[in-house]
Amino acid sequence: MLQQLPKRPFQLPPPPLSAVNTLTIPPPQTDHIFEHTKDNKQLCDLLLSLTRSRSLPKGLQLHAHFIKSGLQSIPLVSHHLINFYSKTQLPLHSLQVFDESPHRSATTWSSAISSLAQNELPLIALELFRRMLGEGLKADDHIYPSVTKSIAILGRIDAARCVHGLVVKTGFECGVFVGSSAIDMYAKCGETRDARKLFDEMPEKNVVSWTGMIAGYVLLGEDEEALRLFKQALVEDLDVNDFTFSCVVRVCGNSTLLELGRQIHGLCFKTSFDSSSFVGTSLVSLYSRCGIIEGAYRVFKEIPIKNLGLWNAMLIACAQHAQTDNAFALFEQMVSVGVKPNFITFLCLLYACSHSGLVEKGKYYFELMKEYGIEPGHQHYASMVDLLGRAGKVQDAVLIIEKMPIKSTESIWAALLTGCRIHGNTELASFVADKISELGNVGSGLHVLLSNAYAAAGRWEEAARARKMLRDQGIRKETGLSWVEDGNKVHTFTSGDWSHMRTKEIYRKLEELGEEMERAGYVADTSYVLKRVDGEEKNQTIRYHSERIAIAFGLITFPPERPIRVMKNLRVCGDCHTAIKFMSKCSGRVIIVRDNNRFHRFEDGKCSCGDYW
DNA sequence: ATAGGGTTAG
Repeated sequence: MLQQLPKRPFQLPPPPLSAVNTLTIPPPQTDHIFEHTKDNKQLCDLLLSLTRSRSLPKGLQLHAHFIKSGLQSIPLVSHHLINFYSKTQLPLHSLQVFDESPHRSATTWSSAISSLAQNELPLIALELFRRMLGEGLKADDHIYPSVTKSIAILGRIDAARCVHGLVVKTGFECGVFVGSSAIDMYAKCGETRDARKLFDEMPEKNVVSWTGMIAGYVLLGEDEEALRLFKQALVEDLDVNDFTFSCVVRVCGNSTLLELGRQIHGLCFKTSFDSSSFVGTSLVSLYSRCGIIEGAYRVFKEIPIKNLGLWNAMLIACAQHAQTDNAFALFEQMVSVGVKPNFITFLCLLYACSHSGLVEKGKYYFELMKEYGIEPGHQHYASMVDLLGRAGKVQDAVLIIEKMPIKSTESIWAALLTGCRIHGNTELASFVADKISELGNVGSGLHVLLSNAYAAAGRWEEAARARKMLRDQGIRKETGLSWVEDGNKVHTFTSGDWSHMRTKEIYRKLEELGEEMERAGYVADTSYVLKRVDGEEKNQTIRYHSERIAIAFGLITFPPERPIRVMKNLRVCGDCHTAIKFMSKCSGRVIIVRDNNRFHRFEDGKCSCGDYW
């Protein structure tokens, strides 16, 4: 491990001293009831209970009393005061108590560093840590977790290795506390391999170590490793907790592994972790992402104490499934039970409006944000531009961009271009594209949109140039994939895929259904193919888009009453959308397609999105 | 005394 350390120790930027200087001192008045209590121990106990109940006003009064009576200089008292301000989220007060305390014990240092780390002031925490080492003091296994947490917040791998080296030198690396927090630190710095090495080397591990490792894998998208480790924990009959479940259910949600997710839901039920709001949040998201909105509602209703995240997850679920009115009702409900909405809540609402074309409602929520003291971020502006653009009010969208106080981002431009594309506003699209091109430094996602915008306007040279830039950056347009789950197996298809075992049957089904669809009035619309290809070729490309193959597979595999759930990584093209409506009508099946941002539930020739997507 | 928390966008 030591060899991996960087040659030079990392340098930290100075802490924001200005923040330290603006400290507010505890109020001058003490409560007279403290005067009657002579016993220091009793006062300390009182402070402890105030810490537990986070009663800030009383604590401030008690602090003032300690100052007045000169008790603050007792190490135990200052230690408790530092902890009190840590829990009441006033880390700079902690720091001040620390600075004023004349006799500092190891616990004084430790609690001060912890307070800063817990309250998101990692740089000041690390500065204090450095001061401590500078004074010749030795760090111990109580201090390291706070130090590693600070580095985890910063995500600095160089600092992580440096501190790890220090830990190794002092011989604390194998302890459960230091080890577990170092695992978390490495994962947050993007290094699961270092984390795993540490994990494997620990002689003793607990729930936090295991969960930390699993969560690390999830964080960095190494889903299979996460599931493998989780399985190992189950096989070895080790402790798992709500956080562990929340992590693995999230993995299932990310990859829409419905069957596995259901099994794990069963385990949550057995261990009664299913009533945890964190697990509930992951479960709601799982069922929603797998197209089962009813399941999401069921889980949501069963959670006794609903936190903000759970409400948000349910709101997103409603938005994704075009249950807009439910989303609005949920919002009213959450406000009425006293849950304070945050910026994500409003993103969900705007997202819901955008999916139903509710411009006025969207404007209303956009304004409402400010009443809750939330400044709209670039995501909210992107959402508004998306909403207006989709609803055909592209000019209003441009106005929003011109008037907003922040710099436009890629997502905002992308939303505008999408609006232009949907409404065939090729002129504005190519104008916007020029503007974006001038800005330079365009990300991969935008190049695709730029190229499409130019192509739609017939500006083939610019379109080609945008494509070339994509290639030069080594980025290729994401391959369109569709997948269907059958039991514990996932079948994935690309466009024109011939690799599946049952390919022949699949294409026979497509041919057969195609004829029936044409008799029912389906006409292929090839205008969605932007590449310059011949008519017949266009027709072929579009007929075998991956989602159609996946649906055909579902048709020949699943029993008639079972809805066919298809997941897709890209947007459904207009022609496929029409085609799938006919497919649902001609086959009498329910077909649910999740594209890259929402759900389409096709039934009897109609789609739940109401053709607005 | 000390370690871990989700959700959204083209």
